[in-house]
Amino acid sequence: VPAPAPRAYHHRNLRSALLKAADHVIRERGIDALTLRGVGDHVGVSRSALYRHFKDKNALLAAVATEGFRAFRQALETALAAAPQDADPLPAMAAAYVQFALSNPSHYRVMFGPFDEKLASYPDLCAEAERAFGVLLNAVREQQERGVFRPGDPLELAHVVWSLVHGIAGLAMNGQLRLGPGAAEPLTRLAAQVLGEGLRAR
Amino acid sequence: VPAPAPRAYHHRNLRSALLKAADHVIRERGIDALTLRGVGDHVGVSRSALYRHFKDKNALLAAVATEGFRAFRQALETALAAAPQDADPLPAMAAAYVQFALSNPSHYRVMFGPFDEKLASYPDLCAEAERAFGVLLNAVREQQERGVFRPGDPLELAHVVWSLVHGIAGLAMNGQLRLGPGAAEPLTRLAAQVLGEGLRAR
DNA sequence: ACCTGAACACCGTTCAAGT
DNA sequence: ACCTGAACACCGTTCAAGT
Repeated sequence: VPAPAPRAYHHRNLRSALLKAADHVIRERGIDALTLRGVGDHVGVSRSALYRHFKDKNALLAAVATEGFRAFRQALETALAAAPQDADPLPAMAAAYVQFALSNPSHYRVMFGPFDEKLASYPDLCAEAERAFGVLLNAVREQQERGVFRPGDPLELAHVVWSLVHGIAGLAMNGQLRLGPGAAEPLTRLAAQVLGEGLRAR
Repeated sequence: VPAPAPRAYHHRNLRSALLKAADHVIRERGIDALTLRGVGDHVGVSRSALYRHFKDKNALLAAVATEGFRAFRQALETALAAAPQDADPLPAMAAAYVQFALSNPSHYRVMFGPFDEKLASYPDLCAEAERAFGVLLNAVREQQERGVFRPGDPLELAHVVWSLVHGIAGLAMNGQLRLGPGAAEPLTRLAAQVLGEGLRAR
């Protein structure tokens, strides 16, 4: 709760200022500390001003999650681009995936949190999540076309890959791995190696 | 919120009555609907009576999670026992794992929710979670001793297995798989098959 | 059109007081 | 020892009122 701010310097883009403030609070103090009052204070605006720009708190969270998926996709694309052209890019993407989750745990929770069926009511969020998953899906498809991965529905295989890294991220984030805090990286490496073997065409 | 109940029929075991009520509310109405007032009403007791038996709401949730891990372990043990002696038990255990999560989504969320480091402050919860994971760990170890799975640290391999099923459960629970609601079972089967290939000794 | 301020209906938690 | 009831400090959300 910082000082009240000069009041009324926000004219055109309160929405993006609120979104940015919410993003900051979530990153800095966690999802439980995200309060509409706090976000308002942070921008220097009343707590109910937010309702002019978002339907409710859930809509604000959905917007945060949408931005999260955008950054997430970029991280995956960067890892994919950095991998050698003729190598299996999955280990690098898996590492980037888990690293994103561990670097942005609160965002990751909002992105994959209990949005349940509500996800369908936020088309932007839905589309951005789909794009992020598409990076993984395309990588799997390409490895299939090269004859490296086994044939079969690429969507299903990509779901398997996704589940594995999502699971590692979840367990590591909650400290549920009975290993030191630095255990996620070698585990991710092993997991990618095991999965690569399992997916290999034979 | 049922009728106020006859009041004061609870003498010896208010703690277990509260726990049972919390379990019921979570299962029936979800984790967000779990309210200390609601639990108290359900048992016919004041909302602050709970503090005689639990330190706070988190302690109540920890107790629910502990019971959840007990049932979870039993489900895994049952699947293991039902599998043919000479076959890889992992597909059956994976199916049981995901099925438990999908049948008890709110419990699963409490069990693997954002307990973070707080998990360490609930030794019973910690121990029960360890026992559940132990079932998986033992199965992996046994497959290694039979020469079916590759050699290496069984703990690490078990973590890979756990991550995969945990990830499937998480994505399926949140409806994040772009497939119909019945997609979890075939996906789990495929995942177990792929993982079995990857873990096979060669 | 956009924001404020008070109000409402909820929370978890505490604590003096009862039995 | 165990529970109650009122109180406290928080929430998200609504809405008449201001500009």
